Amino acid sequence: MINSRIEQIFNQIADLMEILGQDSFVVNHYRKTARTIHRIDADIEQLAMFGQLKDLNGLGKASIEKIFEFIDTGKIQKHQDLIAEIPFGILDLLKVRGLGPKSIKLIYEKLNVYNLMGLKNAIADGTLMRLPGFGKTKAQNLAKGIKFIVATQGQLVISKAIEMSNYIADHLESQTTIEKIIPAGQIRQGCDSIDTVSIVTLANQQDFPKIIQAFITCPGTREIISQSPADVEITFANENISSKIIKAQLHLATADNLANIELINSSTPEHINQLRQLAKQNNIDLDQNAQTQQQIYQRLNLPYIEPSLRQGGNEIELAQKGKLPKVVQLADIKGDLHIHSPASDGRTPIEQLVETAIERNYQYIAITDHSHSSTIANGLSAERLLGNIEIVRKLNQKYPEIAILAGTEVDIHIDGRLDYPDEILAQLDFVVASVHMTLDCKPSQANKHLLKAMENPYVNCIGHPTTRIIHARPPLPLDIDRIIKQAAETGTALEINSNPFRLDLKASHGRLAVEAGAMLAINTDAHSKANLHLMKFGILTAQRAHATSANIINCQPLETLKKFVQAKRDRMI
DNA sequence: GCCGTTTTCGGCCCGACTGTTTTCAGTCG
Repeated sequence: MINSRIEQIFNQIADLMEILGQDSFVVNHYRKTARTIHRIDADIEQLAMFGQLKDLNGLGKASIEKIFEFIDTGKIQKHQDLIAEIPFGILDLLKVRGLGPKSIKLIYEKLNVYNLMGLKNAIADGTLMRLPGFGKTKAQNLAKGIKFIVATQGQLVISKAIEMSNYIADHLESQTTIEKIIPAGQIRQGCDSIDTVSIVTLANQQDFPKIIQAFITCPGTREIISQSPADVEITFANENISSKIIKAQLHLATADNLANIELINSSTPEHINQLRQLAKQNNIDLDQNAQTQQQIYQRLNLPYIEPSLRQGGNEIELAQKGKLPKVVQLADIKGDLHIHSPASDGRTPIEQLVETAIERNYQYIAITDHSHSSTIANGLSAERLLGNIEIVRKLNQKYPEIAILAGTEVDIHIDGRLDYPDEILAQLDFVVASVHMTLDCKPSQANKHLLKAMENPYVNCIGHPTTRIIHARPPLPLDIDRIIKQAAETGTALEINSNPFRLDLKASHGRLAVEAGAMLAINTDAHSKANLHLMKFGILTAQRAHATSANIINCQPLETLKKFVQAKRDRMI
């Protein structure tokens, strides 16, 4: 779906026009159009094909033309023209947290600051603070923002990395004869942040030069970092997937050495080093060709270790002791406990969400719309929530094959108070509680409100506990051990949010939770039926956390889930 | 740039909250 890219371009047109001081009503219009596109549940390309774009309120002739222009050419000329009109570094400034178009216009015009380096200097020499609206605190926050961006340069979230990988794979397939293309590396390991896209191909040796040629001439290739007869590394970018430049590797295998090449390129170097040491101790040649990866582990007297576990930690030691966890699989998931409907900011009608869940063989789902403090997400008042509970109860009669649970994603206020009174929460089947506001707070405060929320007998799960957005927003400064302890003691699940931009809890925190005996929930936080399929990313994170299905509340049958909810109420009321 | 007409151009602006600054930019989903 190209929806999100078009939405992004319209927003960027608005930002750039604002920086250039153009008509604010037109600027506003582009933002409004971006929001309209955001709310579309269908593939915008399909709508365009069937002439249905004009039916959307707010999309006029000029916007529709631009959408068609993008479908035809992959870009929008007005957007290109605006980018050409300003220094390129301005686009980086737009990514700095706490810095918007108005401020950028000001620092560009008054200080001639047009990139991250310029801003950094203006902060350091104090000139920034002489501008109206810029104090010491703001300067410090901006400095932090710059640091964060620099630290995450050249890194993609896994879904974007997969798009890059698929793009390159499609190109290779169209240009050459390849038997098999296998995404490897950090994607295969399920990392949440990826700096190198790694592809393994199976082909005949005589086709290698042609495949390498196709790889290094793939549209988007920037530079060749290294090249040998069977391995190439390049830098690569594709503006329509991400504005970032990343590394991409190609590893060519024949049928003889495929398993070995796959293994080496789907593990951390630390894991491979540990395997090499073990091989050396036992006088085994790790690089001797094998039929399968299983066979390589077998030679070392080890059970098969999945790529998601090959992190270079203690997985080999666990494997030797026969204590390798039987990590959770997608098929173990019995339901999704964090889903938004159009009652708040979801895009897919409840019935279609239910039908998609049935297609996924789920036994239950929870409809968890925002509470009223999330005004921008059209959060539900207590009255509207009660109405929605009724709707959900009735829907259960229509769909006897699945249990539709009435829930909420209730906001946690800065003092730990929840957005609904207990009498309302008591009527729900499942309650997710999440922080959405006051994200820049002190460590003591961040901990306190989560700890207090977990004390509430009706709160069953903490949604996206650290609130991080990968590469865009740092996590809350939590004492994660204390949070996990509280979760275990109160019978509250901690969410692994499957959205690839969140993956929150992250794997290392998830592993701490598993070790402490806290329950996890792998949810999608879906805002559309398509989002229900993000579950696979949460699964990868849970695998990296060494979680088994026993650690995951939504891998349990409905009766166990109900007992989990009831047990907390019995204990704490 | 779109809407809704006074059918040729005027009016439009997600909204509550925060933090920094002293009136408004940035943030949240």
